Amino acid sequence: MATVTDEAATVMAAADDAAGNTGYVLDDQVGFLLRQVQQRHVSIFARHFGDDMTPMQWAALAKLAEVGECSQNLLGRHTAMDVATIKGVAERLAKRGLTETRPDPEDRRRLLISLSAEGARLYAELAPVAARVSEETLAPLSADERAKLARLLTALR
Amino acid sequence: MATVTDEAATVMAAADDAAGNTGYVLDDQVGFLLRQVQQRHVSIFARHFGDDMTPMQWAALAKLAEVGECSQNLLGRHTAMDVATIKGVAERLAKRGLTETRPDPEDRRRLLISLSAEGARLYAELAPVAARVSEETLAPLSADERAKLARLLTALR
DNA sequence: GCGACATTGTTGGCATACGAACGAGCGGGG
DNA sequence: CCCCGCTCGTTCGTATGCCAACAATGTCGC
Repeated sequence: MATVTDEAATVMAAADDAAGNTGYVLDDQVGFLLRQVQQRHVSIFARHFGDDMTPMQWAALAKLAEVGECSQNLLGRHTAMDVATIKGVAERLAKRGLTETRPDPEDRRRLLISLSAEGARLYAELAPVAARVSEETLAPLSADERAKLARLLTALR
Repeated sequence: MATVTDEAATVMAAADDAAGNTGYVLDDQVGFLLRQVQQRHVSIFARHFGDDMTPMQWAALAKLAEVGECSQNLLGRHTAMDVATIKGVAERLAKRGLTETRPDPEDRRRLLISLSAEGARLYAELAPVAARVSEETLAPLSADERAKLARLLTALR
């Protein structure tokens, strides 16, 4: 006997056959949904932060505040950025005077990055704003649903 | 009396105070989680599709197969792409001979886009691959969890 | 202490992403 | 019929995002 899931799949396949399709509906794909949720989140972020701070720059700033001075490479891993991506982000933060860099005396390959006084000040000022961005992104969900979503996304990370 | 959620927040706040932080933990933010899940999904996509087909190009191709000929602007809205983004994607698909374009006789502002025979063939060939990409992305979740995730993401779209 | 291997940072290239500004075309109200 | 507002497509500029190749450095085994 077919399970409920199988039955649903069968009904869907029948509808697709009628339409001459392949059974693949873009709007139902997890990747397409993820991209749209991401878009909405980035848009909310931009509305609160303005053009001077991007999600990537904020991630690097927040992580630096969390872990303190660390190498560019490690900061990239902490923030899930490619080496080429963290390079550009670090560059733009340094140009704005939010971070300071120095060579690692222990390992001449490494570039140590840390928050400047201005970077630390800005982080403290913007952390509550970032919290509101997350809150607004999750606004359509109840507390239970938010916890569930966090659990599911963490499992797919 | 405090709820469980309140207690958890209190514990977290205490830990933050000890560390001199703001109570904002990057790794817990929905935007950061979303980006990482997206990264994993794109990586799975690239492994199955190779370098010749990107998620954006596939989205446009799949949507064209679904709705048939439509204007570039409408295709962009169907696939949640900015006008400047769909322009580049459409350009690369056309260059590879997967789509055909013609001016709209009804409205000389519009550029109508449709699948070429080769585009339709490629779509039929790759649709099962795309389904496997979604399947592999969701592999860590049970059927129940997948349905729950789809519902939550749709609510945040 | 030296040679194979790994790690770190840089660069170039390609493909998103999106805001803003622009020109051309459409449609409706006066 | 013509002006105004809107839509459609294009272009520019900036910021990701990632791969691949490269040079400099570190490390570990022998």
